[in-house]
Amino acid sequence: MARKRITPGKIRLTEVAKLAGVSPITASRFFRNPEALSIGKRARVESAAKELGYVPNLAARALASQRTEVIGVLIPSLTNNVFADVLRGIYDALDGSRYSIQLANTRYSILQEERLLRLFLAQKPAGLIVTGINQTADSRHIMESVDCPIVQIMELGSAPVDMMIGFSHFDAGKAAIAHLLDQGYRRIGFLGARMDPRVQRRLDGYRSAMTDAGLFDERLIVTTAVPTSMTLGGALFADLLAKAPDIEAVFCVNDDLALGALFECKRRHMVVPDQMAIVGFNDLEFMASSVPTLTSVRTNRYEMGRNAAMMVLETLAGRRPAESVVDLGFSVIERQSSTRRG
Amino acid sequence: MARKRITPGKIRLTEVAKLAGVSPITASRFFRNPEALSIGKRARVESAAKELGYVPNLAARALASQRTEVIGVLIPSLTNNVFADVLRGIYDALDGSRYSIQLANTRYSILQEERLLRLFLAQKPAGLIVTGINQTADSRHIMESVDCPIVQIMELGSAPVDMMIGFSHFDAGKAAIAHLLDQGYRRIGFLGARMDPRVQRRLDGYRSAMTDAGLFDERLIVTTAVPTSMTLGGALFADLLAKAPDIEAVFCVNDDLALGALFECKRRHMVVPDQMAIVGFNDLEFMASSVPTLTSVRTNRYEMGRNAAMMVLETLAGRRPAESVVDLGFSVIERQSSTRRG
DNA sequence: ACTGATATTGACAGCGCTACCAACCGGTTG
DNA sequence: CAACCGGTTGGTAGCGCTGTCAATATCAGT
Repeated sequence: MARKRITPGKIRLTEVAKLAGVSPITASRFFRNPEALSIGKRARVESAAKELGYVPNLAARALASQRTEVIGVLIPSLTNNVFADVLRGIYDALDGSRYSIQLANTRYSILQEERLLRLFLAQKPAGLIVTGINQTADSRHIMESVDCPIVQIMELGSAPVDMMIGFSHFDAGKAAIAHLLDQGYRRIGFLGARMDPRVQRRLDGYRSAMTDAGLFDERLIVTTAVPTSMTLGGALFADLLAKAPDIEAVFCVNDDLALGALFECKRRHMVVPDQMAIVGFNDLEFMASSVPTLTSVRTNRYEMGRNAAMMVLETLAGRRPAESVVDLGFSVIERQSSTRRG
Repeated sequence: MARKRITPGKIRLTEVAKLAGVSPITASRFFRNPEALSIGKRARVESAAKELGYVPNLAARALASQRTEVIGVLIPSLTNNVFADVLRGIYDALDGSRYSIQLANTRYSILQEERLLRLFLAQKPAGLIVTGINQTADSRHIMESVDCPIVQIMELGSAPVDMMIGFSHFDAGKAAIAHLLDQGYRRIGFLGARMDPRVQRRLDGYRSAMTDAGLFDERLIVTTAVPTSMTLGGALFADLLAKAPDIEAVFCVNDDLALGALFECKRRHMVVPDQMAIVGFNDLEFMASSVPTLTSVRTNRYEMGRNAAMMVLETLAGRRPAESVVDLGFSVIERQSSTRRG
């Protein structure tokens, strides 16, 4: 006959209950909902747990209760500073709560995203935070069928799976160009790398603003699927100058490209902003301390992560946020690199 | 009497086994060690699982087997590019394996680290990757008593808890100074931020090299506990100039500080390297594309993460790595910002 | 044919916790 | 005095899987 897999020294809930002189179920309740116990038992269980150094077994809890305290987070990149900030917000919001994070990297692939989504389901997550609004049809079905709060972050769209927090990349791109137009620049180039859906929408914003101003010219646009970097910013800027030597300004879809372009200007002894205006995107910390300082579109990445996590938390606590779609906006931070022409 | 918590439509291992015409335990084995089954049963279970869309319940598996397939990772910062690279290496190494990552942020606090370590234990992780060698005594006890592979990353020390991969920050700091001395610089300043144990050891390296050369001067050192940033680099550099106006070169403990110092030089119309040499640390991508390009100490962060994860994986597979302490080294990448004086 | 060794399969119980329901308690209420 | 109430506590079974061991099948060697 089968053996007893007895583990002699181990402290389980039963041991705590025994020491406290209550039933296991009462001890269990202490850890999940202390208010349900009378003051006396509460104290007894508490001290018993402390004395024994009890650590709850999460697997047993998950199995018995059919749910976990894990919030799945799907982001496209670990390298990108933008997501580092978002993540920091998420981690900060969850700090001290009983929820923990399961992070997965989609590498900008929606197929990979779908695969990871399925993987997450095996764990019955308490909540889900996913990046963007461009999921595969299957991913959408999966998310719609899962019974847990889901927040889509980074951008906005008309059909949230559940909740959503972000800003309009189209409007942000448009606003960057509006600023340059406002400063008197006319021949405004566009530099884009990686070209994920959000960058694409910034390009749409650029296109719209330039077309409205009657200034659109296909030759002003240089993009690549290659991941972004400062070095790439310099290279793309060089390409742009070759295609359109008469450009007066350049809008870069992120700050790395912008700083790369700035250095490329230096290399060519072009003075910024006199001979070339530069606008970046995200407003990373270094934009304020370069020489000259660089104009950028500030996005609220930390807040986005933080709020997304809080929305999940609130929903789990039964207090569903009033607004299921939150627009965090953006702002064009005007600096030396794009001051008025002439 | 108590109810049956029957879940009608759900597919469990039992359902798969039934459809495949085998016992549940055989089906179970298929998912853990397919080679143990005969070819015929293997195919039958496989198709049955696919047909039913079976997804294993990880909580049940963890409870029954008393272990999980989670590797805990403790890092001090989510913002720091250095750890983003390390993480990418870890995630890449684990990609495709059955292990997943549980990430936690110690925020450079060893007390927080200890707390998180205890938290991890509740999950019975399959492995652990922790940053650095400065843990609390309790943390060390905990790690020593846990029965799973542990890798300490980022630096080297004489008493690994289990395995270790990193490089000598002392030697790296010393090498950076040796390079500057070699180029003819004598009054070499030191800029440090955050001052975590690894940065401290780079400072020790600096101190040692300068003392050996008979050039040590306390006034050449400027440090702060504030987290690093480019803006801070400029500020610290300004402080250093105020304390020691005659400095010829500056060693920055990371690249952000170095770039900030470079911009501060620009602001003051000091020519780099003619009037001021700059050396950074980590060799982030942008160091090669700034103007002038910046000398830095290259560290193999991605490889560190990747190898650390692989060491855990190998140990779990029963193939313990021959070397339990791996020195990944570093190299001084000489660029324009520190070319020969005069 | 028999032995021993190896490969393959199955029975059973139990991992540690919680859902569900029942029971109990002192105090009201009709 | 029975019925009722909200607050608190406990009994029982079961969440879905795997460790352990036993049983059976297969095969080579003698």
